[in-house]
Amino acid sequence: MTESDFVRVKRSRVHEDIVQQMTQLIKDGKLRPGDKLPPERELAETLGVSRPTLRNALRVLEGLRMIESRQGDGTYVSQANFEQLVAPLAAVLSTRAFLVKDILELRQIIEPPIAERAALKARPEDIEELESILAVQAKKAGEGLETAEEDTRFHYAIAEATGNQMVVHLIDLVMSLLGEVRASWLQVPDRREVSLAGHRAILNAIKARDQAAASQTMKEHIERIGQAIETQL
Amino acid sequence: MTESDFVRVKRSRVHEDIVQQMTQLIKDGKLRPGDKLPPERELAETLGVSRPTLRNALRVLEGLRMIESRQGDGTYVSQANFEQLVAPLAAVLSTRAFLVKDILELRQIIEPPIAERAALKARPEDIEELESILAVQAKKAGEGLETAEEDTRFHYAIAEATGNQMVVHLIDLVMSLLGEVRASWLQVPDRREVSLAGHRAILNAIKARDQAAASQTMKEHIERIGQAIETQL
DNA sequence: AATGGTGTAGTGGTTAAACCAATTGGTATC
DNA sequence: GATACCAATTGGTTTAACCACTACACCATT
Repeated sequence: MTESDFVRVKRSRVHEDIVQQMTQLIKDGKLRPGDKLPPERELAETLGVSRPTLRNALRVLEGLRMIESRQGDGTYVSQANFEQLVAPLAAVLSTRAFLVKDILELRQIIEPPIAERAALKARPEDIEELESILAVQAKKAGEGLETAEEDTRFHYAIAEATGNQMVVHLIDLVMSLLGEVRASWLQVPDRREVSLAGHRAILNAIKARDQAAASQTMKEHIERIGQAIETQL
Repeated sequence: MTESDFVRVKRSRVHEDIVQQMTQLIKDGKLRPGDKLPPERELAETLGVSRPTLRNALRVLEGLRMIESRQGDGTYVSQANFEQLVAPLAAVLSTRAFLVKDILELRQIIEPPIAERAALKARPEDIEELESILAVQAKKAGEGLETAEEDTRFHYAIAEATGNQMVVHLIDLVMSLLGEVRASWLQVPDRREVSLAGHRAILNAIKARDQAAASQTMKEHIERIGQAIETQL
């Protein structure tokens, strides 16, 4: 027997045990989104712990959007959608400085095939949505207004055009990671025309159902923007 | 003035305000990973709130892995890595049933270009790592053992070969979303040979620095597995 | 010098009790 | 039926006390 046969003993905390228990109940389907939990006083008694200890556990679960407490009403298993579930992580990640270079490269890797899939799968209403966003973007750029919102919406709409919700959530997460870097880049007026031109080319390829062109135009667009952002840093 | 000019008033809770404040301090760099926070009793006094209320806020932050409390020592700003930051989300998502179809499609979209990038960027040690994993996988498959771990490591190692940390984290997240579905698929013995053969073809393409072949072999591999998993559901 | 034992101070973890704030449901009134 | 009021219930916060653990300092033994 060697020293490495011994493992550090992990102390459990009461409120963490409660979190575990609740998570498992939800995972097992015994508690479902929308279900109301017993009142805190009752649940604390059932669990054999003090109410503040239970509340510590509930705060953890609430921070993770797994439950929702309403004063005067009760505590419910959350019906949060994916976006709401991801929001805490996005907030946490925004406190960290990640390599912008890596994020930009990730975009270069994933957005061309996403555009390609959009060219394959877009429905007429998806195309209309893209055209509508582009029109607003053009109008605002023409008036010297800020277009970061349209830029985001355009990429988001391409993801939507794939008809795949996970792709949409992924783009959402990537965009939030880049956060303010893109926004500040778009503040410079002549760059808005670059963004607009890139978007136009992408949209034309998608409209034409030309998968290779969609991939290529998106690739060029992301590279152009990526280079400019890196120069700016 | 119309009714729509009025906006619902959002009540703030004290402990949520504290979470906001702490998050902002971390985001602004005024609190850095590894920094020690003042003792709870002192901090509660400074903030002008009760200690249980502060503790509620700290539980939220701890649940999000932003801080770490050590009994008898103190509370620190967390030095958690990306994987640890993502873990709570992965746990939450595991309580939800997401469309396996969408996740598999997402893999079909992103893993071929990732393999392509790996063929471009892999260093000798990356190739060695892939070969090593494949050898272990082959050995275990040959002995009728379970190979889910090697399967995961192989895809992870391809992401590593891109040299892009965000790509690695993304693959990590996607794999955890698929969780047990892949594992159960690999339990069936003859499927291990399919997985092994697919991995071999991908590795050969990467070794040959053949980007197109890497993309193509990965595409076929993911499609083959995806179809089988969907059939199983 | 290295190891083991003890004590103290400080810090987080839990409990108990009280009070405050918000929501919901029931009842009375018009 | 619509509105107002009230009581009960529920979550939110505060105060106080005690428990459990850690870090550190000091001393004794080998």
